[in-house]
Amino acid sequence: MHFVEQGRAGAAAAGLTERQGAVLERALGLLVEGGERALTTAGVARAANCSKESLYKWFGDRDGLISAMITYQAGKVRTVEVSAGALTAETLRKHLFAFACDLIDVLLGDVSLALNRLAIGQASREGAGLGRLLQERGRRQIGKRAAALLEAGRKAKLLAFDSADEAYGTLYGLIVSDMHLRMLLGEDAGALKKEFSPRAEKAVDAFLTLYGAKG
Amino acid sequence: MHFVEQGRAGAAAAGLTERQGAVLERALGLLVEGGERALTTAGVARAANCSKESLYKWFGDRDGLISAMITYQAGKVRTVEVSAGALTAETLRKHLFAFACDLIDVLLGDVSLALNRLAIGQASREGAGLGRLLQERGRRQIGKRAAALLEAGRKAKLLAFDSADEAYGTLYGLIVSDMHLRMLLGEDAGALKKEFSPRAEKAVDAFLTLYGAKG
DNA sequence: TGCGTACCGTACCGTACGGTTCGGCATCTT
DNA sequence: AAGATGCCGAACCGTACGGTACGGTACGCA
Repeated sequence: MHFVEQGRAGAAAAGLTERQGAVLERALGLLVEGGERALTTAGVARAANCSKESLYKWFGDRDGLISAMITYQAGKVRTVEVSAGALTAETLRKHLFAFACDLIDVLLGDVSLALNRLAIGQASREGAGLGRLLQERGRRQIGKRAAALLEAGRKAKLLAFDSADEAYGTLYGLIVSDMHLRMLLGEDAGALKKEFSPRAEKAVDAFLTLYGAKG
Repeated sequence: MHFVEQGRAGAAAAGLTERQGAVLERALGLLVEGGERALTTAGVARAANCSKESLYKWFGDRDGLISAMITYQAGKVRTVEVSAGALTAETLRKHLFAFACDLIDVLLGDVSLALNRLAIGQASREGAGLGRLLQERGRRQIGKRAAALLEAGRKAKLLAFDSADEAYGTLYGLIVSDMHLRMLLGEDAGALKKEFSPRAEKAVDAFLTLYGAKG
């Protein structure tokens, strides 16, 4: 597993009290459990044993609370550096496979799905504020890892591509296809996650067929 | 253009009055313009010059109205049969490219995005009812066209694959990547749609590299 | 002419939510 | 001891929404 949950580290990183982190944790739980409708200020206050007054003092308003939730959650996902050592065709394939599995784990996680649903629902009425925040915070980390991996592959003459972004887009599409959207629409996660391993292998194979350096 | 808008045909198909179709049209307009928040019963009634009483008589309740909107909108998208004539490598590529463009046109259309946002927002709190409906109605049509195209390609010995579903999943991922999600999150559609043509060509190239019959 | 039907516009009701205010309690500071 | 601070719990306010009820109107039909 290459993504590490760091407990309350997200709180400290964002300049939040331990208590505030705990409140955000409960709020995320509420959101996961009951969707946006369950994320009421009164509900969060009750679930976290704090007062609405404190919520408004700490986070400003409901949108501030949501933004804090996104930032807090994003702070919990960290990637480990890809070992910059010698990269063989075999280790590259392994790294790509691990990346695929971790990507799916993150995208299809309860909290990620709930936050994406929330941001998408908000996207229509109020600019792309939350959407951009989610995209930035969430994708930056994982995209950086992918970019590093691809770049390492190119340096080792195992991959050939002009644009790393384009290659990453292709890799992403091969791995995810429409799974993310289907999950967002409410499809049962269990079924798809179980049978994903072979799918991930096929995606990696396809990616290597497309971008593997001709030997 | 292979997807045809059929005006009010969707209404008749679903057993709806002309008037009811017009109401759904206004409701869709409201949804596109202002998101879920704008889709209030009073708002729809005002915009469509009808009474709330009629809305409830026709559609039961708000969810019924939304379901009717989805069904109505899905009824407007029709695919044309792929000409079953002789399929050459060149025409296959052309058909795939046209499919890619049409797929993007549909997925990134105003109404489609708005309905997907609505269904995703609803997905958390209330089963997957709307999500499944949207998936069934919207995807069935376009998936059927893709399946027919792929099958024709295999019959002409231009494509080689074991599972048509899997091949379609790959094609979908190559074409769409994460564009759909980014749009749902509120990214500006104009920019991505403009520069899509070369992307679509690359996706088709990649697909043919993966699934083109050897030789 | 009278009656039924379908519809509109508006008013209404209950509820729920975001946000504010206030009294009270515990802890800390001086 | 006395004030200040931070917080909780609850009450409160304005608003907005889903859903219902009612009066009024146009039209078809006997």
